Amino acid sequence: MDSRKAQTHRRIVETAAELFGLQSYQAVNVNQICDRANVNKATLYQHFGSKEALAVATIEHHFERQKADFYEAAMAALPNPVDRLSGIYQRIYQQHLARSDRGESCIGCPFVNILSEMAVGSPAIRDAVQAAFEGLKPYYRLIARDAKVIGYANRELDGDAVSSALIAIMNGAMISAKTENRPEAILENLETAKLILRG
Amino acid sequence: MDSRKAQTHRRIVETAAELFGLQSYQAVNVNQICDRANVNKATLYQHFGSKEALAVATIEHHFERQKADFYEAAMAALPNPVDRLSGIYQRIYQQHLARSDRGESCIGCPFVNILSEMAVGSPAIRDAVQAAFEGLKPYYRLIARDAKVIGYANRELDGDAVSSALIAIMNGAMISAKTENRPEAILENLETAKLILRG
Amino acid sequence: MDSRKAQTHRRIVETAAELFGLQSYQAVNVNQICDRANVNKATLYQHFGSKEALAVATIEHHFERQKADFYEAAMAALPNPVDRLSGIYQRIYQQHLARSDRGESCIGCPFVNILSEMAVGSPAIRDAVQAAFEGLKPYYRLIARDAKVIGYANRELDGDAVSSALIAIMNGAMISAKTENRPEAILENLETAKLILRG
Amino acid sequence: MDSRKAQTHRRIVETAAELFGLQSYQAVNVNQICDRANVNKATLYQHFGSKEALAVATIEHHFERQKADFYEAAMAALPNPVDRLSGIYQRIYQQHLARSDRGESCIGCPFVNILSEMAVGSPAIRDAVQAAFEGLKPYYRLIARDAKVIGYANRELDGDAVSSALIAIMNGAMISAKTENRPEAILENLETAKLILRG
DNA sequence: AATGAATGAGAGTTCATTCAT
DNA sequence: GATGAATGAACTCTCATTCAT
Repeated sequence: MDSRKAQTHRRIVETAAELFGLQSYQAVNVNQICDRANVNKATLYQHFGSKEALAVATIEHHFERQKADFYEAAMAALPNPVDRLSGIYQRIYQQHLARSDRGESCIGCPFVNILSEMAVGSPAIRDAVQAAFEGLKPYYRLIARDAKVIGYANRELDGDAVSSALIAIMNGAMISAKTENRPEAILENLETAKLILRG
Repeated sequence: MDSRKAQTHRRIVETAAELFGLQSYQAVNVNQICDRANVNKATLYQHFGSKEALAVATIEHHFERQKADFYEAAMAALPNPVDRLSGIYQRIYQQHLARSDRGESCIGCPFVNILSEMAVGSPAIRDAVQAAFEGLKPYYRLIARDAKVIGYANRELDGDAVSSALIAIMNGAMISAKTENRPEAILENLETAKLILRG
Repeated sequence: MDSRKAQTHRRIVETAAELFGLQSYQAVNVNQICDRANVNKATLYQHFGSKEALAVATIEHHFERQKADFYEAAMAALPNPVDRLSGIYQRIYQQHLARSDRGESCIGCPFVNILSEMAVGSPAIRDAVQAAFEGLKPYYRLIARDAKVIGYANRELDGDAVSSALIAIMNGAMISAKTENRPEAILENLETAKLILRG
Repeated sequence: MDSRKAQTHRRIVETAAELFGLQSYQAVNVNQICDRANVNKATLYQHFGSKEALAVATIEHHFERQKADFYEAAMAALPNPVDRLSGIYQRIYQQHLARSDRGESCIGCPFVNILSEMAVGSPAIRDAVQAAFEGLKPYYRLIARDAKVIGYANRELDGDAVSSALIAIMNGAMISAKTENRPEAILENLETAKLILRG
């Protein structure tokens, strides 16, 4: 059961995550977050200390959400590794599609967005994004292992290399979708992901 | 022969391109650009009208530079399409390595950086990045065609799909390099690019 | 009892009203107002949102002051309508005279000043001035009614027409005073005001 | 016959006069004037030395135009002094009406506008306006003299006082028209002018 | 604990004016 | 002599952050 303090904390993080996604870290100001989250500015600063720290919290929040909504969900739905890979792409695509249907433009990957913007200026943010990607790799590593087991992969795969490559192509896919403002671009890169998996 | 005006113009664009790369669009202010380029702020605004317009000019500048230094250079150096693909990756890697040796951290792709930061807020910037990617695709399309000719590709390739996929993996590679602050990550994704080429 | 916020608010409005009067709306910058009022610029903008909004507030401030110091005071001092009209002119003249004695030049009517400068560019300012003039007309209307009652006016007067005419001649008087840098010009136009009242 | 230089001079003054009227002295910038008048900025500065000097020239220009188009025209049209007074008001009203029909808002009197805005900051501008008003008074003085001659005025009029009063009510009329964005307000104050004339 | 009010520093942009060719 | 290019100073407004209650 959430305490009132924890609720406020969550509300701030969720609001910030949403706003950073809709625009960008630097384009969103602390007032907007406070207004939308219905918290006083000083309260926000008591919870997070700085805007940068809040950004780190949003990265962790996105990580937890992506893990649950995309990765765990896809793993739980089907046993076949290729289906699982496909399931991850489908779920991310569906989320982008829903936003697109609401008239919003394609915002891409929250990790890539804040990394591109802030990595050089803020090591803390870079580290948080790196940790998030590391935290997603185990799913790809599992998929790679199973791809060999069922004979989809032609040869023994290097788990590190494959999971890194799959993270890369997923990020590339999100960039394409954002560039062209076209969620379908995500799905189109599933083919490359499968090539990687086949080895 | 460059007129004085053209020289000033170039100096502003090059300085802005460099600074936006070292930090980010929003983190760099117009004063910094003026100081470094040795131009008066009003002069900058007579040349570009707005910071956003200057950003668009830097995107076009990066495009011209990348085309010449990476793509045209790689195409001119060797005839084999796989070597050419490899040449592109090598050249981009070398540039990142040089910066790394100078103690700078890995800044990734200028197109991806500004796109991630500004695509939603500035359609003009998004369009400029999209145009840049489109302008690079012909090189990949040519490589794909030749890959079939020499028998590297297993089957007839869809030029559009392949070039899009190769742009995606290049962007993903740059993201990885930036995330891990490790230029080598670029080269590691050349393997995926080759998989795409093989089909 | 004024809260601290209300005090700050008042200090800003009074300072701005004074400075706008001494120079003009556009000639005074927000920094000058802040310096003189001893307020931070961000504080000013939290209170008023824009320089234009502050200008509107100064117009309302002048209205309240004029109502109290000139119109209510003149009405309270004497019952005879002609004396009251005269009292209004006298009070306004005295104020200008005091400034003149302090070596300041004749600044005219704050409503006319900002209207002349900003009416076309800022409907909000024009509306505020119009409202101020409307708010002063009831005094003239009352004077006109009583002028008939005591037999000063030759005939039944149209309250709207007379009050409008009295506003016009007062404004004309202020223009003359400012043009010639001579407060006496205000008093000289009292004669015309009386003609209007006589009908 | 106008030399090319004199033509340029005229074009600049007329353009500036128009733009200052449409907005205000400070709201119009030198670039706008140059663009609209099709002259180079340095050329403008060779002709006038400063924006303020140009403003003085526009005041003189307005004076010449008003004298010819309103005052001389009204005097030439009819011999009766009351008709002449009426003719002046009618002509000014018609000009405002024409602008109103073109969808422009009521800009008031150019002398009053720039005086209200700049009198305190620029003695040169104040002097130019004062001179303009002085230059118009002879017409009113003539009308006042004739009003006595034909028996319209009840008594011998003080030419100075009457002409000053007529200038004042004309200015007051223009202020009303601008405040209410209603050209008719000009005509409504003709009644007061007649009262002044009757004495 | 919570908040309304305040703040120093700095953002992008524009100005009237002058230089250099 | 005419003009395209440049400039220093100043503009309104906003930021992340902290104080005082």
